[in-house]
Amino acid sequence: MFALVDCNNFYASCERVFQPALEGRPIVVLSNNDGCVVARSAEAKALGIPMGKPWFKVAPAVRGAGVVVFSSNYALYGEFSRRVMQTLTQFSPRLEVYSIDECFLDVGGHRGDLTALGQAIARTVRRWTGIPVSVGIAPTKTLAKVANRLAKKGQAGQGPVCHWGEVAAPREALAALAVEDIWGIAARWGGRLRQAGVATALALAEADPSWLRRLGGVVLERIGRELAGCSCLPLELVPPAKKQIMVSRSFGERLSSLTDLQGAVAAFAARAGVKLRRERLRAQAVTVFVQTSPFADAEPWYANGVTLVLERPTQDSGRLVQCAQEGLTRIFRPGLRYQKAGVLLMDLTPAGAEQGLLFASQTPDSPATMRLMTCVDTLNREPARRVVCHARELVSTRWQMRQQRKSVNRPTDWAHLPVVHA
DNA sequence: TCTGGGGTCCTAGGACCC
DNA sequence: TCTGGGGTCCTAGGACCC
Repeated sequence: MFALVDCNNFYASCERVFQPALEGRPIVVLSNNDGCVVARSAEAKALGIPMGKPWFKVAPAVRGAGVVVFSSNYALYGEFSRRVMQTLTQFSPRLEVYSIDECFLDVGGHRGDLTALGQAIARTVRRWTGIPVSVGIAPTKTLAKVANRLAKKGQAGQGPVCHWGEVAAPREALAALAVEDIWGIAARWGGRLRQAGVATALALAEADPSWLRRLGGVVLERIGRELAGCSCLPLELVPPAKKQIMVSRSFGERLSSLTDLQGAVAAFAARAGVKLRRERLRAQAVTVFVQTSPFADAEPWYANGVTLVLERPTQDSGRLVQCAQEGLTRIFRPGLRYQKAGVLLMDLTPAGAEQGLLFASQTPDSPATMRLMTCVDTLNREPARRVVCHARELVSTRWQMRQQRKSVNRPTDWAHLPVVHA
């Protein structure tokens, strides 16, 4: 049995924990650069604010409704995510952290009422972290997703918990679920399935698995079987090693000069290096890409990227910054207003293993370099603190994002720790 | 004025191996 | 009449997730 624990309106709920006055008020959280709506409180959903739409297009329609707007604060959400997942380990040692706000638990070993267990989970997470969650319990991951959806809608009648085994009319529940609302099926596949006469989760659950495989490959067949109660997607207890690491950002303002882009790309490469070392990996290929705005109809559209392959894999931010700069000079075209750039690390290998080379011209990362990286990472460890950086990162910081409504980090920043008066 | 970031998996097809 | 069988590696493209 799987339990899917999903935080309700996660980013909005995080913002509310230290500002209880926001309880009951509509909250939206915007994407990086204060662009699109990426999270909404229940009150904001009730106002009809859509997900994923640019805020500047949405805002006029809800002016005067008292909507509280936040820039996204990933240091804060990451900390709350860590606390929620830590709390969940109380209830099962076998868990898969599926995303920043979702976790699958193996509750197969639980003796006793699973609905009561779900309620204990929701109660404890709320009390220990301040975050409200919903719990769906079922014999497959896909059905746990369905059950979680019912729990969120309060259709199970058990508060924020739905145990699939106790749903009074499971066939009717599946028949009421549109095919594109199933986990793993989005607009494209939804359209194709509808054309083939499959419009609901019930129809998919009852379809012939071999027919599903011919139509949509092994992925679709698994979804069908999972909906029918046959578990095909196991719990991933050990997170698999990353295959690529990306750092990319839209700029706070359009940039035209090579110098401004150099500053941005250096900062992205250095940030990617930090992530690389945290994962104990090395990279052998570095891609850098730039693009102009896809929305500026009056301007020429330009998007380009280039990949540089190293002779030996590296963990050295200096090498990564250097590579990214070299790539940038190859794809930079003057006279354009760039909107976004990014650095992608690929061909990742574990830091401990070294493939020898017979005719090597480059040297591997030296012990001195690695000590330097460790030292720099330690100095910069505090979130959003940058004590030491590459000079290239300082040639320009004009790329930095708009974040006009970012909250402070009460749980992780000494300067903003809440004070309790007795 | 303004439009996110970071990932994964699967398949088909080409090239190549013995 | 009948034209092998079994495999790997790589890449591009499509689709999906939160």
